[in-house]
Amino acid sequence: MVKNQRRKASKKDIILQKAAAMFREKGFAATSMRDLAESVGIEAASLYNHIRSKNEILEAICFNVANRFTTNMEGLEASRDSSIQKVETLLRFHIRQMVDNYEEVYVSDREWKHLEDPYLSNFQTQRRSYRKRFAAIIEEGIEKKEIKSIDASTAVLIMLHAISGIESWHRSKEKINGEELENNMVVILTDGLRKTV
Amino acid sequence: MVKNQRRKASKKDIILQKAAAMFREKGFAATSMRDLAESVGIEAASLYNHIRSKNEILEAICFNVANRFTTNMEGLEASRDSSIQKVETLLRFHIRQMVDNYEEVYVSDREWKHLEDPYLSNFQTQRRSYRKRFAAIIEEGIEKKEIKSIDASTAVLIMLHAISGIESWHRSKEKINGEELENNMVVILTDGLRKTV
DNA sequence: CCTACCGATCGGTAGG
DNA sequence: CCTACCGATCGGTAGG
Repeated sequence: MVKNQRRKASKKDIILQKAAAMFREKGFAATSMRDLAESVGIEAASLYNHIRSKNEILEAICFNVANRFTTNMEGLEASRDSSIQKVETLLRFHIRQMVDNYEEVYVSDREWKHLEDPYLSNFQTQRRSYRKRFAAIIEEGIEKKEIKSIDASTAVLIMLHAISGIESWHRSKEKINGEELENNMVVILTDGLRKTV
Repeated sequence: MVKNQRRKASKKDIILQKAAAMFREKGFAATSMRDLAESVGIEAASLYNHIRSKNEILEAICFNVANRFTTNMEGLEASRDSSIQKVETLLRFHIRQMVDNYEEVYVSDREWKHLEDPYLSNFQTQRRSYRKRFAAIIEEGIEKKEIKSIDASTAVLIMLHAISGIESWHRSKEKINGEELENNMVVILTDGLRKTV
């Protein structure tokens, strides 16, 4: 789950993983290094043998996630699918990331404002660029008459935020399974609620 | 904006308003009472002549917002509109709240986890109940064949989170106006992206 | 990886 | 509404 490479999870990986879980539950600012150390099973001072600072942990989480999405976007842009298909593929990728790795994805989504410069501005730039590329795909679809003539940035805003709401699905007791969730979300976002006869 | 009653904004109102702005920008935990005092224009100790604690401020913000939404829901449930119309009315209410009073609405949405019991559990109960009532409207629409047969809780999740994303619209430079935003969101959420011929 | 400890800052109070 | 101050806790370091 944490690393899909051959080598086993290092202590640093464990720290990042536990940190993502705690930052998600309590928020970055409200999580102390002593809280984190306890969940890892060592003393607070010992954390600093693996990481340089509390902020470095947040940087690692945010950029890991951001790079994963950027890489996926590059692959998608190279494909020959129709625009609406590209949107659906993107949607499913986001949903699956949020279902499977929700802790780090959620932290990257919600806690990035606690980054410090230059990381903060780098992250914001990367994020803005990603959204523009997403919007460009939608605009392409509008030109090709595959997609309704709506404001592309508003559509991106809706989709990205709707997906980050999957966090609350993880919290709920009576939850439908991940595959059903994915299919329902795709239907609602691409075809809407209203029943057309 | 803050109070639409006859009396002018009290110092406490000003504190709540400034607090909402700061909690939104920096988060509840990362905002210190000294930060807040400075933005109000008094010393930190003087805040305590108007409020009892930092947490009391958050409670006031969260329950103000929650009660406003609950009241609106009661009016809506009493109406004779069709289900899909009810959903649209609800959507427009949420969007307008988020466009006009985004600071407190956003804080109520994102920072409630810093509430302490018994406020925390009261808030969660009220929130859960609201979502159930929203889902019930959608389910009613499905039965009446006005709405596609989708999972109602997933639809609620999408709509509420999409709307809370309006926060990022406030941040963006080249933004379409509020009315356009509202109409675009309603179209995308009720009719979807795909162009149907 | 631990013990011991640092300066800074936190939310909040006393007393006027 | 302010000055002065409190105990607690924070992120982080020294030294072993």
